[in-house]
Amino acid sequence: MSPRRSAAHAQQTRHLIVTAGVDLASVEGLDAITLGRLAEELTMSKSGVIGHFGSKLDLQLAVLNEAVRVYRREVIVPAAHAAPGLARLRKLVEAWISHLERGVYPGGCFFTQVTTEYDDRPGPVRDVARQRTEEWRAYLAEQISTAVQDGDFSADTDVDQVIFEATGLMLSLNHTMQLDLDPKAIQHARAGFERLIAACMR
Amino acid sequence: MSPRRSAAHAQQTRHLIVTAGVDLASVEGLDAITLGRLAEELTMSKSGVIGHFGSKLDLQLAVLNEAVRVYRREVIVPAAHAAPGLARLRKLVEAWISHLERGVYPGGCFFTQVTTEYDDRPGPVRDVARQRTEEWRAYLAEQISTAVQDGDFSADTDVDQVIFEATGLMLSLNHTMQLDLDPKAIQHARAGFERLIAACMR
DNA sequence: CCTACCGATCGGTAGG
DNA sequence: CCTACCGATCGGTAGG
Repeated sequence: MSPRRSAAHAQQTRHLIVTAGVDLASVEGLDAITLGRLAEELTMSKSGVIGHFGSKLDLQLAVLNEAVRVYRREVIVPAAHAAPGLARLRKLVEAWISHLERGVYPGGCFFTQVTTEYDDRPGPVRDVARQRTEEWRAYLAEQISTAVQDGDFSADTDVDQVIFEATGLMLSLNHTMQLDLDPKAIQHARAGFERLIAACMR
Repeated sequence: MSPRRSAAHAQQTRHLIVTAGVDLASVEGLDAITLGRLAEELTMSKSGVIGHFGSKLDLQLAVLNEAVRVYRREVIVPAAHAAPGLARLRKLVEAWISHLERGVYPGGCFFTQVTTEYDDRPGPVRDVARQRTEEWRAYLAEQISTAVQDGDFSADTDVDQVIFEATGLMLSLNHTMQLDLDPKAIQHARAGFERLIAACMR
């Protein structure tokens, strides 16, 4: 039980808490995270949970940051080997659809859940969620702009329009899957992206 | 203070509670509705609030039903005078965009908020929200099918694909407005619908 | 990491 | 519609 091992163990415990928080928040929202529920799930005390963070807000922010880390690993990284521009855009779309299909977050798209929950609640959670969303949009914009520069997309492509519609296809897929509204949702999403990309190419 | 007047007054109070609940739920979700908050806002006692409903669940369902009534008044009715088919579809889209612009619900699209909140929580709230969503989709499907029968839309129009993409445009508009991501969101939504409808016409 | 505890708030009830 | 109350749970702290 050297100090080094204790510190490592503490960090491991912290990671267990944060990971459980991501799963819980993706299903019921960041507000549904309570010290008591996490403590019970991890068979530890409430003070053992909160001790790693200081306050519930800091716990919520740690959960949000962990969700971002998962998103990078599951959506950004798998597409990173593709060349910037149209190729990477296609890979990002596929990785995004795949992360929903694979149930990376048990409650569907984590950021839809949290941004919908906090879009009208000013504070650090809203600020961070909004900032991460902007970064994702900027990353998509980069790929689209590069596709225009490469001549893959038409020179008069409206980048913001493409982002708006692509976001809609992602939101609709999550919404339709979460509510079990249409078993063909995945096909509709793919068809929508194909049409959107095809429209940019001519 | 005849019984008749008392009953009318009670109904009026009940309506005040439910209306306050719709506003609160559109912003913070149906779960954020608490007897204490509504009681304080309406300067009455908690028991005075719950007395009209019996349980919090019944209050939540009453709030959800009132939100549906508002939706009918603000989106369905304004488009009902248009002929079924393409004309009514256009009016529904305009009325939907308009209800967001006018801030009919202070927290944006009420049903996005509640379906996102409850899509993973089995129970009456999820069931009712899902059922109302299905009804809305069926109503859209009617207009699209009629447009096909009228010859306004191509015979090979995929009705479910159109609903999927139209839902995406609505979700994206709400999302983008709620997070102040792009001041041109309304234009993007209109352009998206124009493109979607144009694609069905040829 | 724990136990033991704090004040606040939750949904709901009793009795009027 | 009210006051007065119930047990449960909330976030958080003290002290170890």
